[in-house]
Amino acid sequence: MSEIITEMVKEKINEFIDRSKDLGLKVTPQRIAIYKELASTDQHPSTETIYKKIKDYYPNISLTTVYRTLETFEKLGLISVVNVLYNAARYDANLDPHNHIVCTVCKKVEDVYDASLTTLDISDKTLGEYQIKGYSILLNGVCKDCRSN
Amino acid sequence: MSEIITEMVKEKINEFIDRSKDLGLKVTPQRIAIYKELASTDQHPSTETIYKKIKDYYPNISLTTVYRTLETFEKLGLISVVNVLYNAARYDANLDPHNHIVCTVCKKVEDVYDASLTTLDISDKTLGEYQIKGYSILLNGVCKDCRSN
DNA sequence: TCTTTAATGATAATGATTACTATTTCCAAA
DNA sequence: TTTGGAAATAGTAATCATTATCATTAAAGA
Repeated sequence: MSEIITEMVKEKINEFIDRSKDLGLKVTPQRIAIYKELASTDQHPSTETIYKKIKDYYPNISLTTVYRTLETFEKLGLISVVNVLYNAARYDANLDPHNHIVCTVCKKVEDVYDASLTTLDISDKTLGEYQIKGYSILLNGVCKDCRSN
Repeated sequence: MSEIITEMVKEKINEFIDRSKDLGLKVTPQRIAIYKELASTDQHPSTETIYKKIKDYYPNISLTTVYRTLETFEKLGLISVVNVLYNAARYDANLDPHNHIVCTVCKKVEDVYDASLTTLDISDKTLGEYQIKGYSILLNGVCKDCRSN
């Protein structure tokens, strides 16, 4: 189950350490482990998944720490969240072609009608081995209300 | 708090009833209420939000019913989920410009590198009153593994 | 080494969702 | 119309993801 730490990952970890120092973040073994696990995979893991991997060689790390740390990293731009709207399912009865814009602060979602964004053609190469059903574009920014507060 | 039910919404509800019958779904007052609430808003509400609205005039509706019903509607294509990956936060240490493809069955997420999708330019009109930070495209389909099972 | 401040671990609390089951209701067929 | 049975609902318990709290520990600069 142990992974090969490639040169590329080592390099990313070093960059991470440098950036942490610049940002005034303390460099702890937990943080290094968490970053390392995330930098070593392209699986876009959940918090739980990262926690379980680290547990193998760092058995007394706390799940809370992993949650807290990933959130910290994300806020500082050291990593990113794949799914900004992970909190609760959000539904839409509007089946017309359209996209969405989400406010990263209040999580409000608004419709975006822009024909140039609903008619992209996706190359077969891009799809790989997937049988495509569609795509959705999620713009993100800060809404007027959240900027004025 | 009561909403004006526009002609358009009435029409959508009628279509919904017809499609339900076609699909062999029983048409219950709960289902009509749930569909109506969703068709009456562009706020992309959560299950809880829909539940609370209906409670005002249908006090003994069950939250469970709202959860179950939205899921049913979604599976049959009567409505859609804005955020397919609503289950748990998923992280990425890869900050290079790229997009993602998600398998709608197993929720696996893979990277998509396609320059034509990372260099879209979004018109100011599209952004409305948002201060844009970026966008992400989520392709969706069924992966090879899930197709063969 | 010392100090102080941020980070961690353990646990409890909360929030979202799903599982379970007895009861009810839709609706097709008599 | 009534009725039988499958499907849907309500209510509750259980589970899963996440956040809050707080006492203890450890990083890193003086």
